[in-house]
Amino acid sequence: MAESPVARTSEGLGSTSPAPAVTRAAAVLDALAGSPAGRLTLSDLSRELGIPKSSTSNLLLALEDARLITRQGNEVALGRKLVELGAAYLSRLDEVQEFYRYCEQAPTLSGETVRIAMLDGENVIYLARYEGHPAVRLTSNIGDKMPVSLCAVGKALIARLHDHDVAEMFPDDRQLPVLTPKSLRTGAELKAQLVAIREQGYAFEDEESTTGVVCLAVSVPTRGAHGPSLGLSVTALKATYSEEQGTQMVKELKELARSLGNPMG
Amino acid sequence: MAESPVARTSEGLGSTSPAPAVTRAAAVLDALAGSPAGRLTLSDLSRELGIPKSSTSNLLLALEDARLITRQGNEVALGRKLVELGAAYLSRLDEVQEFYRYCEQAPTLSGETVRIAMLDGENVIYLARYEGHPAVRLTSNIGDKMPVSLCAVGKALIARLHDHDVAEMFPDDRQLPVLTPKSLRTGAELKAQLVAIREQGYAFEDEESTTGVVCLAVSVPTRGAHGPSLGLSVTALKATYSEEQGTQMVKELKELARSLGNPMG
DNA sequence: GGGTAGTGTTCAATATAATGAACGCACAGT
DNA sequence: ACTGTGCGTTCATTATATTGAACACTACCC
Repeated sequence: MAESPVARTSEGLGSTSPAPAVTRAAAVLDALAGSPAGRLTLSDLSRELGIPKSSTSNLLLALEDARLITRQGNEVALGRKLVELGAAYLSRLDEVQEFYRYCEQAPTLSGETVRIAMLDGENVIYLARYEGHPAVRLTSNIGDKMPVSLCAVGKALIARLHDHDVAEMFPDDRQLPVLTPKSLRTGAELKAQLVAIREQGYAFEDEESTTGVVCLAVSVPTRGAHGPSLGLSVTALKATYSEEQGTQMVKELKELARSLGNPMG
Repeated sequence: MAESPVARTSEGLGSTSPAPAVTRAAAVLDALAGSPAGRLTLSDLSRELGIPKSSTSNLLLALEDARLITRQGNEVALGRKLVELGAAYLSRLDEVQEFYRYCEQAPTLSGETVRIAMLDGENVIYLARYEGHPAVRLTSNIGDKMPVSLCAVGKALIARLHDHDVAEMFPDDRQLPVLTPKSLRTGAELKAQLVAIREQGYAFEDEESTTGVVCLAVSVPTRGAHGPSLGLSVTALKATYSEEQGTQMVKELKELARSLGNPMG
């Protein structure tokens, strides 16, 4: 993971950056976010990222000064400023506000657990959660990531991509992450579902990420030029889920998606 | 806010940074987070931060590459990576998980709107929100900031600081931000309340940030060595609020605070 | 104890990122 | 059409951040 043998595919910085210090600082943040414990030492970072210790030290000083990281003894951890910045990003997404407002007044959805998520590469990031149904409490939190193949929103979102791009991301024989016995196993299985999703206009997840739980999801037509791809999902217990309830929820999800897609609401 | 008249108090970089590019990149993110529209042009940033355009251009390229910002035409906005990083920070705070678990099973709190916040300089940042009471929906979101003088959690948190530090942050004649007629006006008024808060062990906010709304809050004894200062608050409508209900909520808040303070809780 | 392996820090030399003036472009005004 | 003002980009130069080897420190182990 640290040393690439011969080729320099992605050794350190792939090519030269216009501001290497910034690129490396970002790599430090990523490394911290990716590390299981969330805490690494200067030496750890220096080793993993292939940055000399002295340079790493400088980076950390600057990052600490900006409160993007904190240090507790030898350990480095993400800083609270990141919460602010993440929140600043979300607060600018009008869609989130609209999402809450709609859920509250929707006949069926208002009693359910609804989420809005965005596509980020091969993952989905949850942006906000509406909980009208105290019985079902999700363990996932805002900002959490989930592979697209494992959730209804993920499938709904990649169904919007061009076949070409999907094929590139998910070759037929690609092994997918597995969480339950019903999780999709290969790129081929995933792609097979997309046709139906496009036709029906919504995606269904049958205990593929959590046993006992089903999900319905739709994607939101991209508003504006370059906004993120957004999706909406409802989560329900398989035990209490009924076809006709599903039909109604999909109807409301689609309505919300339509209204989020039209800038003038 | 942009131009300092004569003195160079905080002009550009106060002193030299060990990695100026990083410090400036952080300044760019701050500027974007602080800007009302959330979007600025390269020239705007260059002007506001006093960074040459060519350097700014380099910074933006690196930041964009790290997906810490996005560009839509000429406009620069915060990037989605920040949501991930903010979430990564929060996911490492065990206190947040514990907070949810406790709220769900607490006799009184489980039906109320409860929040956990952290002290960040002169502000409080909301980390998580439990909504047991669908009637009261807060407009504030996770990650939002609020001046300490305007909310019960803020007051509870600074009551834990040494008098010396409080006096430095809030001189008697310091004007405080005002949101309602009942908002505290001066540093002196704020400090006067701290004595009672320390004695009682909780803070009360009587329509000081929102008319019609009251808040109760306690601070959490700092767990571990260098963790953030955490606080808990319950929000209620003044119309339906009763003394005895308040007493019970404070009791539960204190219990939660105690358990959050004990690592083995 | 004295050795070893691990921290993070220091400092002078050099490779390199920051700079600002000039450039190309797009747009609005007259 | 022609200017003026705004944008972001380019490029050679210089100031500067990065570097690695040596250092100081702690903790552990035999």
